[in-house]
Amino acid sequence: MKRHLKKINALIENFDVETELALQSVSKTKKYKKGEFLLYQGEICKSSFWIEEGITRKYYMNDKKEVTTELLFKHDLAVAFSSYVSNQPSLEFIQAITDVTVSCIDKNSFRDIKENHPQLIQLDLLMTEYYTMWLEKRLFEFHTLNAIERYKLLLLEQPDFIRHIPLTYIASYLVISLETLSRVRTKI
Amino acid sequence: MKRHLKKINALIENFDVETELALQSVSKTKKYKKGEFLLYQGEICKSSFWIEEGITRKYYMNDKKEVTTELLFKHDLAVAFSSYVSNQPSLEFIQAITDVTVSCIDKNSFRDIKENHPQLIQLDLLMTEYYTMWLEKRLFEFHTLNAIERYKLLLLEQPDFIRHIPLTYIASYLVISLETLSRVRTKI
DNA sequence: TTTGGCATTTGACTTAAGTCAAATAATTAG
DNA sequence: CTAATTATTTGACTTAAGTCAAATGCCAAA
Repeated sequence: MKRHLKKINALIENFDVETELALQSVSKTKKYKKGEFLLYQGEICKSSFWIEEGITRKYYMNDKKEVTTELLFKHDLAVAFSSYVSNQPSLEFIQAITDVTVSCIDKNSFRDIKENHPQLIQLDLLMTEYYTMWLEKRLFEFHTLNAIERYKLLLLEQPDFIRHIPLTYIASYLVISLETLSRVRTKI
Repeated sequence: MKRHLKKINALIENFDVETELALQSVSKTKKYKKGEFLLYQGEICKSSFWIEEGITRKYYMNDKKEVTTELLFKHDLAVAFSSYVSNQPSLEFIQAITDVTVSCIDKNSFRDIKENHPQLIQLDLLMTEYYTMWLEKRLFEFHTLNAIERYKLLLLEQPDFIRHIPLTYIASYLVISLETLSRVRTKI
């Protein structure tokens, strides 16, 4: 997966000037305060958000409880994928958990400029592939690791998460209760 | 997601003759007996399998237990996605659970013919998007539904699964023990 | 520096689902 | 058709993680 990320970065760095400009022409910088929403549940996701600064999360409500599906940092792309692709209302919220600056890329405009910029078609496919592999990995981990192991793996692979994100969100990302997370942390 | 499947079918039905021929030129029909493997864990997945007839499953081993990740029927595409995309050894087996006929599409050849057949680029993206949405849905269901609810949903959405697939595989697809599945079934 | 509001931890108890073992039922091969 | 396998069910017990409630710690604003 690291290899795949490198491919994506290489592609972006080698963008033609016109591709770069086209992309800028459909992006606009937006800022959100901590706690504000980039996308609400029920809304159709009509743009993707390239994080320039800060942290966001995707989550949905189950009963009264939140499940955090993704935590996104600088240079990650925040999208409610299924909603974006299928034009259906999103099950997920996208929320700023710190003050955030994003490049907001309009979906339809992006589709249009892809026509004349094959590198963007490439980018689209590579990013979708990356997200898909990440989903496969996440699903795999839920089915092979228990609470302690999932937390340990997170510590190992995403040490910045624990440094910058409140435990409530960490717990809901690992899909364990806050109390269990607290107990897990004493056992590491 | 149904809408997306229709898009895929529409695209395939409207393939240019040359695209159709190019695709055939990189495909070859293969047959597998019940129980045989289309792909072994540890192998790199270098082709995708379009199911023409029969049923296959993808699964991996966890401790001594199998987790079935996908059940594939006629006109589904069987691929070990992460392995296929990243050229890494597959964690998953792909196995025929009935006698099976597939169109085996060589990955590198497919990549090559995409160059001259934009419809195949389209197809590639659409199918990846579909699989990604399916993964999101599956992950969502594991985190919001308990064993009974997951089984009921399967009955509703995939009644053919229960008709054609041994309960061992159904259980391992729902990621519950065979005993729990048996108990769930008395409670429907 | 105090207070009110979060964030985190700890304790006691519950529960969904797993495990292990044994009993039936259903297929398949001879 | 009958034996032998294989698939499914049932029972008794265990366990990981959840729930609810209370205690403690930690800031941040007045």
